[in-house]
Amino acid sequence: MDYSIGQLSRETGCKVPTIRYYEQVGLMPSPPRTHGNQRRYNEAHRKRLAFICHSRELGFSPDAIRDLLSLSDRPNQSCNEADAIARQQLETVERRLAQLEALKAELEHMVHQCQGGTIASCQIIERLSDHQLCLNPDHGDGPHMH
Amino acid sequence: MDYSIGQLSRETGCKVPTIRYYEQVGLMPSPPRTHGNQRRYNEAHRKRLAFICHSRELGFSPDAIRDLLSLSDRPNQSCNEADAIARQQLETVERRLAQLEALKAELEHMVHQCQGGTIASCQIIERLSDHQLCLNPDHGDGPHMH
DNA sequence: CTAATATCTATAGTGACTATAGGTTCAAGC
DNA sequence: GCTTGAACCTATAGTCACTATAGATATTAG
Repeated sequence: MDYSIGQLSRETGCKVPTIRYYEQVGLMPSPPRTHGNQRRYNEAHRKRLAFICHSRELGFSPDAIRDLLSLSDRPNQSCNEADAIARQQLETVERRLAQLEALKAELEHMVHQCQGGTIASCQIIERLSDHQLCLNPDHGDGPHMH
Repeated sequence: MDYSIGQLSRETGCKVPTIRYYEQVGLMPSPPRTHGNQRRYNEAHRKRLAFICHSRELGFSPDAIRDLLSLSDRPNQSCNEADAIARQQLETVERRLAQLEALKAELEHMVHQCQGGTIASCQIIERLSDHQLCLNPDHGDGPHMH
């Protein structure tokens, strides 16, 4: 029913000191303790931590993750703010998806070519360096800059 | 034709000290200098830097980026190694895509729900915390663990 | 030629972990 | 109930990838 910090670490793949760090910076709540002062976690903690770890691996900053978590921390409430957060994060996610799709296509192309034994010409940088797919919205003049 | 480091920074959105840092750690080559010792970059530099910045924003580590860059640094060569790198990176990219798609679906669901004025119940963590979509391949027992 | 702006190197600081040291608690086996 | 080794605790220091600052030099618009 309950997890020690080490069990939680094994469940999530998140290292023990990192779990304590997330508690320190407020991404994870302070869990209850045994009378000997050791942390005890439950299923909700496990899911929250897994979500944090996955989001970090996807490149979201702790602040962005805080925003995403705040969406689930406020059920049954008025949600103008939540809507704004969701929309903004959705835009970010969509830009990342576009970039990753392009990268995937290029890698597939290379794997395909490599079956012949040599790389005729690798266009990976050329195809992925343009601002059309830039993640930074301040920076995109749309598809036809330069 | 040529860019100063500041112009390159404006073109790519990458900060000036970061460009120098990438040179220091070997992600960017040492460019030619003016007789007054200032760096001058060209189009190839610009594209390479844009690629690095985009990849970083997508959450790739500098080492993974080094691998990706090495694919384009060795045209017309035998490519067993390049193929292995491309395949491995392709797997990573595909896992990230799956996670991002799930996150996108959840955010869209929330934006949709929010039009009604309240969040009935946010399932964002529940839906994105399972290991089915875990980025770490060492950690996935497939769809039915726990 | 001058003055404002940009660049140079070197160094220090920040954010997000990650590792270490020295001590305490837990739990399995006797 | 007692022992004992693994796991846990806090505090602190170190690493990685930037990011900012200081003081000196270079470039360039006027």
